[in-house]
Amino acid sequence: MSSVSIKEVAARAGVSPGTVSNVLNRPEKVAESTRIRVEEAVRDLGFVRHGSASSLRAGHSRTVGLSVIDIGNPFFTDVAAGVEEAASERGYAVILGNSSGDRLKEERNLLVFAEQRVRGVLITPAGADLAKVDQLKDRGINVVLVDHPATRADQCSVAVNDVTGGSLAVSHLLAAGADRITYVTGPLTIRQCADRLIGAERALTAAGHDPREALEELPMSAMNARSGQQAAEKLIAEGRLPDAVFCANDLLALGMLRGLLQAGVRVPQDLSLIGYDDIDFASASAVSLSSIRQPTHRLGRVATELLLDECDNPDSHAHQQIMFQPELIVRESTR
Amino acid sequence: MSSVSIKEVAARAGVSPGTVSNVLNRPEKVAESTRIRVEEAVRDLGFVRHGSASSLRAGHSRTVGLSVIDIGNPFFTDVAAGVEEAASERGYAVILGNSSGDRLKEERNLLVFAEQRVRGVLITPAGADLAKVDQLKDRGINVVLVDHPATRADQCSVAVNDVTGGSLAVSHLLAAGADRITYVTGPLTIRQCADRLIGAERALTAAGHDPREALEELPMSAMNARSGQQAAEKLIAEGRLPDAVFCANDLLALGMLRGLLQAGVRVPQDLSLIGYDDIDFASASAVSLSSIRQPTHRLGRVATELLLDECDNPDSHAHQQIMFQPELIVRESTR
DNA sequence: CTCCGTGATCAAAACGTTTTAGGCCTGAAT
DNA sequence: ATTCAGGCCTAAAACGTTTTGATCACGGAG
Repeated sequence: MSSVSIKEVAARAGVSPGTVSNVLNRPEKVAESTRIRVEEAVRDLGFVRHGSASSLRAGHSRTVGLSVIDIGNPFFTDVAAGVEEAASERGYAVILGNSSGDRLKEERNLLVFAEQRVRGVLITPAGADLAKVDQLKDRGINVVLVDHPATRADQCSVAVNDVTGGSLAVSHLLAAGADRITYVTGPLTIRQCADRLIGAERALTAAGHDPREALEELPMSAMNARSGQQAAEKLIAEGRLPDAVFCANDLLALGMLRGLLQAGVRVPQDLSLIGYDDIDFASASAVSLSSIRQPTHRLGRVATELLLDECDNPDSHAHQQIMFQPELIVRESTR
Repeated sequence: MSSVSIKEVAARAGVSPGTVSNVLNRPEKVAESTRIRVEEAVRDLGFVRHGSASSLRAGHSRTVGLSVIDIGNPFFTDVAAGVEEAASERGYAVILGNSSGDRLKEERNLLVFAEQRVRGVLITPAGADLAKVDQLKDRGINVVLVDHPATRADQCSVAVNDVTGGSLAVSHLLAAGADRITYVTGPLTIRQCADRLIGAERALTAAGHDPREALEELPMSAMNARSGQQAAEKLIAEGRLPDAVFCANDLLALGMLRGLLQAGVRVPQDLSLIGYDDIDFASASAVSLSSIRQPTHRLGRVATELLLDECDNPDSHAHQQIMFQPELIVRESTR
């Protein structure tokens, strides 16, 4: 209740409200003696700036919106942690929206962001359709795409090369002696899944294999551990185990691993297994999981820095489409 | 840039700004014909309410602050997902703060929340000292404690009974035939760790054992998989393996499991193992992990509902200290 | 025919800050 | 002496809503 306003601070320090505002926002503009007096008043009264009033008048807030597809997935959690860290360092607050892969929910998130007049939006789009995102852009709200390459030149994006990642994984499996590989994936409408497939095919071709023969796709509807185990059961039931399995993410791979071990299939002796994302649990599973590591935390951090640079230096800002490279992590499951 | 204000909407609909505001906030107060006219204008102009202006005048915003200890821990992620879900259903935005267990960072989060004039705060306190929280309360910002019992009667809290959880785990281990049990935990200054220990001791006493003999504590500095593995290595190196191990969370347990299996210790034949939290990965590990399940998602959801009820119905609201009960989940690691 | 109640709308004030244009000094340059 | 510049500060307007009290038109009751 006891909301102390800038006026009361001004009164106690014997200056005008404008001067208090100056102390708060450009302290160098005000004489040292009065600055100290004002700062004391602020402390004594326990004044905290009213963000709404501030952003109403100033025309922009100190918040950014973050919309992710699934906050329960460690990949996105790490991204979110990076965002929160970078934003908080600069005094920005993060408004979190979880779309659960639902376009409608994503749209609602963007509306909330618009109402809050966020300074900018970070988004991992839930689909390939970026119309809503363009709309934000036209409204003057800066947007940085996360884990999705930008479609327009006047926009920043931060992503990891999934084609390279797919190649790394499959090249490694080939080097380990595999001939027949199964790619366990989510829906191929998901860009990441599709790109990793392309990379896989390229690696096969480069090694002199025919992808149509050497690679089998096994798409599951979800990308969690349960689906991975179901995929394992299916492979085993049909009696056509490949030499190696490449899973589109680590959750699938962990489920696959469990399904295989339960059926008595030894990893890696009978079958090599590699995942994607290198989540923490990949190294903690009984047979530690080879995987493709992505700089997740960094993804969130760099995206945030790009966004805030765009907001603070609209003139000097150069739009960038950053593409990180993934990294192969070899562990027991492919040895 | 194209910021459409309520005035322009009013002009186009041929009414006063006040009427537009009424259409937005209490549509029942305005005649149907004009309401429709205004709604059309809103749609045509693409008007979105300016949240800052709104909350400046109305005195409260439509945001809640959420400060968690470690957004990377699946436990907190689930809680956050529950919060986001419940808040978003009611049109509230969630401002996320990650304290990383750091008191200073937590304090900074609370300051940001105060600046944003959030409607209320949900917090899993990073320590036992709730002074800063009380301070918020005195400022008129409602607070609900998450996973921490309230210390004052005029405050809501939502937690899970950790004493019961500790008892459940240890009773189960005893029933499985264990005599000597090791409790692998984080720092015992963490309330959750300490409470689970109390529960463990109670279960032992109730079964006629002397806790000082039957139970050994092994506190680690961190509560992640790495620490769990280190704990396993320590037990093995010292050559004093117990009959059963109770880990204070699943991350520790997964690391422990890996360390044991690598050393050739069979689970559960040689040693029973139980974790805490029942994170998704507990069931996906090679030897699926028995655990104590907590209603995490629900924790976040109920906390949010409590908070928003307190905000919207300050008079009729009854403060509640809700204590959920945990649940024993038996899997392979204790069979 | 007047009075009053009711429902719908409006005009204007208020919320707490930032920003703009200017005012008042002091001291230096003319 | 006068002017000028620069440093410091102030008064007041503005941001886009919500809310309050007032106004107005319309019927129905007296």
